[in-house]
Amino acid sequence: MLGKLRREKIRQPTRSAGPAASPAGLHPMIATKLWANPCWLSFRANFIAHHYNQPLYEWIARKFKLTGPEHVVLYAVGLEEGITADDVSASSARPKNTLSRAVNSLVAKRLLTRVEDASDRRRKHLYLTRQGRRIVDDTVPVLVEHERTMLASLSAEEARTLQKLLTKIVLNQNAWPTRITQERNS
Amino acid sequence: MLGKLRREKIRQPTRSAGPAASPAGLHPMIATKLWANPCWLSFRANFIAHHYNQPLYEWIARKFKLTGPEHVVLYAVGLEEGITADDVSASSARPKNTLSRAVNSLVAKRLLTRVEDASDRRRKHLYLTRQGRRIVDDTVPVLVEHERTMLASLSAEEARTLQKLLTKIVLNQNAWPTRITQERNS
DNA sequence: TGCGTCAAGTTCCATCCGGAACTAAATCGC
DNA sequence: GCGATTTAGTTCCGGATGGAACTTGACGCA
Repeated sequence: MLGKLRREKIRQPTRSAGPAASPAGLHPMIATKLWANPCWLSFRANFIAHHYNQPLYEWIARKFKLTGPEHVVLYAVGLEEGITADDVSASSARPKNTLSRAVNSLVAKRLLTRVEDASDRRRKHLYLTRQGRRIVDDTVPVLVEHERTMLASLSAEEARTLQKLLTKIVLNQNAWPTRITQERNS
Repeated sequence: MLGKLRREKIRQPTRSAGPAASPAGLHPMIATKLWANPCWLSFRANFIAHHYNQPLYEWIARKFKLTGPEHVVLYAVGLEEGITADDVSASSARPKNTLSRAVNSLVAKRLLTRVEDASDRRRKHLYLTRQGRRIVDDTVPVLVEHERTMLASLSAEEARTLQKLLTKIVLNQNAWPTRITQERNS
């Protein structure tokens, strides 16, 4: 207990620019990253994304024996049949070799079929098999429910606002750098 | 070209619940994930987090020879000296063994020092060395600038609103499930 | 005081992951 | 039409990653 008390004492002075009082039960370091952190967006985005992904990927691995990238592909094809691996790559957080592996694995598991494009034989359109569709149908409600839980502290109005603002950010994507070039400046 | 035209034609009908017209140059699959996706939050959070992390981690690996977890630790200690590996773990997206490795590596590189807690000898407080501080000082402005770029499409007012809403979500953390238990229901 | 439980940090190991280089196919330029 | 360039997808490979089990130390309880 002494250790904890001591820690609180150490932490208290560094609080800054925060709310009147930080909520009880909040881990001090989370408070720091929320209110004494020059990168407020990246912390929040990463934190939320991680706490969304983590339980779901664990569950999907346990129940369906699918890896993260496999689920990413399955979900994307579930949203829109006939897309290609490249479409998944452009809209997701994985490099294309990882997705290629995932697609091959899903085809081997008979959850996906691959149809060569007639007019461009490099491209392969992806479609769910019946089993693939079943997994999508089984998982999506859980994903939605999980997301709903994470949004529970927001009103419907607030959620709409949030959605709109995040959309605005995403739509600006082509203004973002894909590579940072910074010569030594110190 | 034929292939692309054909693709557009296929895509068009699935657009739904979206804006009047989806912006030019927007990848169709991103449009789908934005506007025909039951998990609107998780897509946006993951997309933004990824496009924030990806260029920075590549840059940090290239320029400072640090892995992702190493930078996470360094950044956290930069925010608050004297924290422990557990504090980093609780506030970040990495499991504690990964962070343990990162801490050891940073100590070996003389970017961090580790001081055993007097009242609890399991805990080890982390402090930056001069070199560690220098890296933090070199990187933070770049991170901030990168974040600023990604937020460029929002007004100051909108950014404030976004920050407030995301904070509200994060503060609700202890209502989130850490594990999903779902018996087969189909 | 001594035992059972919990917590911080580490180690082990199989696996996954992603950068780089490659192949095959389409497209561009002339 | 024919070589140079770009693009979809794959392969290779080393190294990072994270779950599970372990060690050590603190704490609860009788």
